[in-house]
Amino acid sequence: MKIGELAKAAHVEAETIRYYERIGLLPAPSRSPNGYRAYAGGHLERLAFIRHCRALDIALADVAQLLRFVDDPTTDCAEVDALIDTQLTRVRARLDTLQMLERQLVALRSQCCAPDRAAQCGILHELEAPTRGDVCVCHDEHAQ
Amino acid sequence: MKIGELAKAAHVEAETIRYYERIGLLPAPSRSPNGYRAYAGGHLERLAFIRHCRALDIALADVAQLLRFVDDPTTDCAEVDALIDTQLTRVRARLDTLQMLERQLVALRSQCCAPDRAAQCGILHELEAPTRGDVCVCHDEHAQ
DNA sequence: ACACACCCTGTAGCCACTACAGGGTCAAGC
DNA sequence: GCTTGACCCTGTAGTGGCTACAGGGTGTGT
Repeated sequence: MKIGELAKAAHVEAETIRYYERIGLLPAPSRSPNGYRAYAGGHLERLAFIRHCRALDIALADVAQLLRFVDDPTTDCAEVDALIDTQLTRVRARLDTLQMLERQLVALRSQCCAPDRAAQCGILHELEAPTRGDVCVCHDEHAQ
Repeated sequence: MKIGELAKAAHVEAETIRYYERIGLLPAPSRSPNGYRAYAGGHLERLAFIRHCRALDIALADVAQLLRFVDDPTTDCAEVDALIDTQLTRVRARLDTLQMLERQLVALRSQCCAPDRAAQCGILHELEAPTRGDVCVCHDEHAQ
């Protein structure tokens, strides 16, 4: 399998595959006489695993950790569990932040009283608010 | 005002201020005889505006655009409105993705049947699933 | 013989910072 | 007067996870 074929099979860019090889996540394949990378089935498996983790937004360093568990199945699986838990915590924290953000943006958008001059624009006015020490749409709900 | 004082007033690192100056977001201040940056009130205002936008996760390029509107108040304010709308759309898209992600991670975590060997770990098994072409916890709800 | 798609390596760019290294300046305390 | 420590300066490199070249080579079809 050439790199382009592997790329298509795994729905990844060929350059991403070379990148994974460079950082040691994907083992270097053997080469055809012409110097082209020649991949075997194991590479597709491993690449699919990596992409699956990435779809879950798991960092490449953590993916590397998971791959070590896969490679050495005698390891304690509690670490895998902990890694997923950490990831879940991270995702939930980000969710909270984004939900706050959404509320703030909605509030901000409602400020535009539709004049056509930026000078009177409620949004810019609101964005400038903290500047003048005023109470502002965002900052009263901005916990963090 | 020295850079450290401005940094404290705006709750920013001094290095971030120098960075904003380097990329042209914050005008270069005058200098004291010893070469230290000497900031005036206007700088604090502008920096607060920037940080306020960043708290809303608005990209620096968009912040620069907003600052141009502030600097030239005769501009049409509809562009400001559009920028906030785009931002809101982006945030909502990210929210959707993250909510999907959370569900997937919760499903994944429930797979660990608590043996102590990675070889039997339900999580690793599940992460390997797409590899074997099996149906997997994630991919049936994984729209995109 | 040529076009075109693919492959190779190596390097630089993206974003928004952050973290040095290696120096200079200043005020307080001994 | 000398040291200590906090601050300031510039310039460069690193982060993550790719992406995008530049400048070459290879393979296939017409």
